[in-house]
Amino acid sequence: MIPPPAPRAGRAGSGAAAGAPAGVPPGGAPSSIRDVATAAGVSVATVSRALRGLDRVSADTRRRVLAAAEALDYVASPTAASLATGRTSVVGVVLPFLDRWFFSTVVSEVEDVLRRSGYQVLLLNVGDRSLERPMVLDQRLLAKRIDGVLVLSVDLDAEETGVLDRLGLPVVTVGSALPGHDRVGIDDGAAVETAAQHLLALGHRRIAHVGGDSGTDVRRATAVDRALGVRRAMAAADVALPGQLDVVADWTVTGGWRAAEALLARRDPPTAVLAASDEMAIGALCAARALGWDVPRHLSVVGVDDHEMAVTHDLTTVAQPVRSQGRLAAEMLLGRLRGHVPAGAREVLLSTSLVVRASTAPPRREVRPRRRVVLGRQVLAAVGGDVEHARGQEERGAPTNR
Amino acid sequence: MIPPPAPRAGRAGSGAAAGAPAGVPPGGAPSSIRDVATAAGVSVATVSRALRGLDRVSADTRRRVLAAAEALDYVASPTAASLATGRTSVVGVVLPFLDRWFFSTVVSEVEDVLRRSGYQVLLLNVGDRSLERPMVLDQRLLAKRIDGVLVLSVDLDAEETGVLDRLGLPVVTVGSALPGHDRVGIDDGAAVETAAQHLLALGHRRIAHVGGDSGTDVRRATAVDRALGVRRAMAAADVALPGQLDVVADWTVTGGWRAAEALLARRDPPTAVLAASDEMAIGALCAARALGWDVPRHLSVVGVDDHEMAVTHDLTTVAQPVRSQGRLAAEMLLGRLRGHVPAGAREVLLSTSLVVRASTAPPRREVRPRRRVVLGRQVLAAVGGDVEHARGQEERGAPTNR
DNA sequence: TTGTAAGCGTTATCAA
DNA sequence: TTGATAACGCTTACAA
Repeated sequence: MIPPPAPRAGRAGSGAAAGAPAGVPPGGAPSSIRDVATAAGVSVATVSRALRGLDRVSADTRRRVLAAAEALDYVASPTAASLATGRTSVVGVVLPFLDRWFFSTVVSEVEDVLRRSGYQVLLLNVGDRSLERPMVLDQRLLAKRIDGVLVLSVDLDAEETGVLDRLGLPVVTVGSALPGHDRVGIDDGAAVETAAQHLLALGHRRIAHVGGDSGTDVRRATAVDRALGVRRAMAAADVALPGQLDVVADWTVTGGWRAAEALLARRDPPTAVLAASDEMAIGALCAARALGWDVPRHLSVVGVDDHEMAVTHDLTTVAQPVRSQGRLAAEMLLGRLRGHVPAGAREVLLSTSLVVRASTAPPRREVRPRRRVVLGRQVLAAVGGDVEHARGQEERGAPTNR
Repeated sequence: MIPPPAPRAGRAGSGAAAGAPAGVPPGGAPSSIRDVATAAGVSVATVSRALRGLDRVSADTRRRVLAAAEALDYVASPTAASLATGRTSVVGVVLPFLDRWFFSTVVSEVEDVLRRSGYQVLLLNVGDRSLERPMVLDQRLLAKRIDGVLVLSVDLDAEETGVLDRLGLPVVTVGSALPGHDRVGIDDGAAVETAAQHLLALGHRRIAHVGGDSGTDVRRATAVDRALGVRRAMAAADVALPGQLDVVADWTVTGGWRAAEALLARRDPPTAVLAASDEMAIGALCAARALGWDVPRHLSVVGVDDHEMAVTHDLTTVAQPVRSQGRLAAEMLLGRLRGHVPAGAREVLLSTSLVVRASTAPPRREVRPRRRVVLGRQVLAAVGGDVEHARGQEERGAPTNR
């Protein structure tokens, strides 16, 4: 025990912390709670209480402390506070991409809500599954570093879920469901069903489906749910969805573009394309245009999301409340962090709505040559040729009027 | 599995930290460096050294320590480490929006680079200046919390700059310049000049300019530089840029849309629109389409950025290397953080390049009725009517072949 | 090569 | 209402 020697003489001794902060105009060296205590003529404990607005501090003392803190330009070290309390005021946000509209929008909203409540956001980009998955959800990177977790639309594997559970922190998900944790999302199946019903109502019977990849992608649940929705709607309408028209892409514009390219190049192309996301739908739109097809004259296209760029393509889509989901998820997490929440995982599904723009219209021709009414006549080839012809004709200009 | 009873018996004393981590399947209670030391039969100092790969540790000892740590599922508390070292392994990223393509893309890249080097990203969304600016750059929120700062395209005011300087941390900016700090960006003026020259080379003489708002927006410098670039190019070509054709929008699709709407509604509309960003250019494209104008037949549109959606609109633009800027900025910051950097602020300007797509073409008609060669004939009205007519005609179908 | 112990800056317990 | 003081968990001189 050698406490008495020097009050706090040689401070620069230990940590590299005491380097020599270059620009420190007003204050000088970053002052600690001790300096404030000395200046105010009280103990550090009192300073701590006064500064945090706890009671058991006389009005006069508090005033003095505040003045001293102000004068010294004192700011408490969040690190030290964290070490002492175990709380960090930081929320980790787990997501697969940051540069995709949905995610950046949700995070933007989340950040806003959390910031207003004094929390900061730590990005935990786990990337796409198709790539080597960096171990972002590593115990050692998160333990003691965050107070809560927000999982955005990423399906975690057993290992990652384990890490999360082991952390023992409140978790709220957006999109993907995580057993035992709060969740906010939309009914993906219903959303896509709406889109399909729209096409069916317009009279389309030869509909192609560009689903989201559920294999390597992180958004497996979303992909699966949306695919199921399409099948459900088609089945309900008693319209077949032939395997050749039921393809999968990687959720991107390029992916949708390529998928549609293949679809439209068929001898028996669809009259409509239902994409599981607007980005893919926009890709399909581009593919059609590149091939000289007019949308919606030759092809109807519908997507899901109401991406901010959907309107620029006059894309008909099923809108989901993106910002609201982020906001709600953040608020639910805040509730957990503050402790005043019922207990028991809650799930909130926000509703979606069809936004009809100009990318959909009734099918132009009776393009249901051999499907369904397959009563003996095997005219596949002939019809295929016919379609090709018609398209070629229109492609090179002079489309019929009206 | 309930490992060894409780090597950490009466520790739960102080902080609220020791709540009672709900789900802790494998490890039990979070073990500390002490447990590892005990288990390995060495001192905590040795454990610290061994675990951090420092030398002065015998191979054998290191092995034992690693084994013990592994067995105990030990993970060092970053908080405690920060308190001791003064470093946090966290970088703050200051930005105005997170839900705009440029920013989310840059952040995505930044996060990737930093994560691979063991740094985490803390979002510091300062929002748009036009709104009440939250004090995100508050001393007390940042002090001791981050090791470095990345400022993305936001012009800070004196107060904010002060906070940053007072922090005494390495700072690197993307876009906006901050005196005394490293910077990576593009030559905004040159980029726009390229776009303008492209239009001029095509023969356009009546060019409208939709600049970015430099008033309330955070990206003032970018707005100003780009506007200057346009003026420079026009002046060099000795082509006038009448005030009525030189407008400003808020960088968004909607903003560009509205601006173009007004421009095209004029009796003497431009033959081309040069927007300071692709988002605004896309908006202009939409405005034209909504009015029944064909691009590039009736109007050429060029933007700047090469937004990911530019290709879906076949937009001619001047591409800037967005990801590279993020990557480079992050790397420069890492260099500073590691200390091995020359000293003295560095500036790196990446080059931009014209990407010609299908939104630009030579002006269709001699649309320079009264501008420049104003030799007596005041045919404004007539020409205006002519244009209206031609447009209306083409609008309703039957475009000429080829 | 390893151990001892003094910080790092707060918070929180327990007396006073 | 205050003040000592023991944690918090780790790093790092300095000794051994």
